[in-house]
Amino acid sequence: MVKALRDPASDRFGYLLRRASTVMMADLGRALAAVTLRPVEATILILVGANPGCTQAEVGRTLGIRGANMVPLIARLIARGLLAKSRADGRSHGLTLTASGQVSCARVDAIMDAHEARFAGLLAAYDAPRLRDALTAVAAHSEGVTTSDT
Amino acid sequence: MVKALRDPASDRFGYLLRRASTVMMADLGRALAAVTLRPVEATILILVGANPGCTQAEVGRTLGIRGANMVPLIARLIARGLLAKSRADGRSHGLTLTASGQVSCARVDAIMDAHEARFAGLLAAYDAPRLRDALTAVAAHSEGVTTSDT
DNA sequence: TATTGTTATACTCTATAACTATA
DNA sequence: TATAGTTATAGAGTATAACAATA
Repeated sequence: MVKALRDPASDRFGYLLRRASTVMMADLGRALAAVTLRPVEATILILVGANPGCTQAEVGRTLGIRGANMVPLIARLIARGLLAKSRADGRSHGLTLTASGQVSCARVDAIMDAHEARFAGLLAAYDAPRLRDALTAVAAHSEGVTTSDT
Repeated sequence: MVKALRDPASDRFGYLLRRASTVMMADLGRALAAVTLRPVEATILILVGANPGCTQAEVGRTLGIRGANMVPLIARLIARGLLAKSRADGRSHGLTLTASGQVSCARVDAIMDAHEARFAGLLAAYDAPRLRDALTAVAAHSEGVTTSDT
């Protein structure tokens, strides 16, 4: 028999955000297993696809990933033949999707559409557009609240 | 000069959830540094405070933390004198807050209130109760979507 | 046979520090 | 001096496998 505890944290907005995020990321992770990509890798493909020639530093800034952590991420996508680097600047490289990368990118896009659709039903009852606005506001609040970063 | 990339992921609900969650968890983490506790540890204190005598397996199930990962978590809180174990079952132990743990728990509660208040302004414009309901629905959706767990 | 608690382990994610080359 | 890319490394968080004691 499983006893259910009283959970005061379930009233907390931050806690709910984290739990909801975990559930959706887990679902996306399972869906992306079909193309052997993790959520971060899939997001990078989408981003490079939408911004051909962008640098890996730009990708990192957009997704909130440090330069040091971008290195193995990009290296792996290049090793798998999905991404290509071309000298841009002497110190920076322009990133583009390979032909194979474009195929993967299209598949990722379809997988993400299906993923979002699985949750759309839940959100329809709660004014999805306003929900999106609220989350965007919270996500954008980082600068205002952050004290450690420079 | 910083170039801004077009970010198709910013339209995705799951992506927004993850970013918003990261922002709030970072803020909570900074706030909890005042009591030298991480968000997980603080949540465990709150949970044990609300459910005196509960077992560590029950805490783990409630918070979605595996038994193997609960061990060092609980051990650390006991080592710091915030939590106490008392034999309950022969194989399970009842968890309770120590006097010191109760003090920390009260401080954690105040810190979390202030943390939520910092974001309340953003959420007030978006019907906070409905937002809470929507996130609860998504978080509770885990069973319906999950295929790997048993 | 199932559950609690535990040990050991491994992988991912994220973070800092320090370095090279270039602007 | 600042930025791009890199290397090495360390700390969380989370996952599995396997085990002992108990129900």
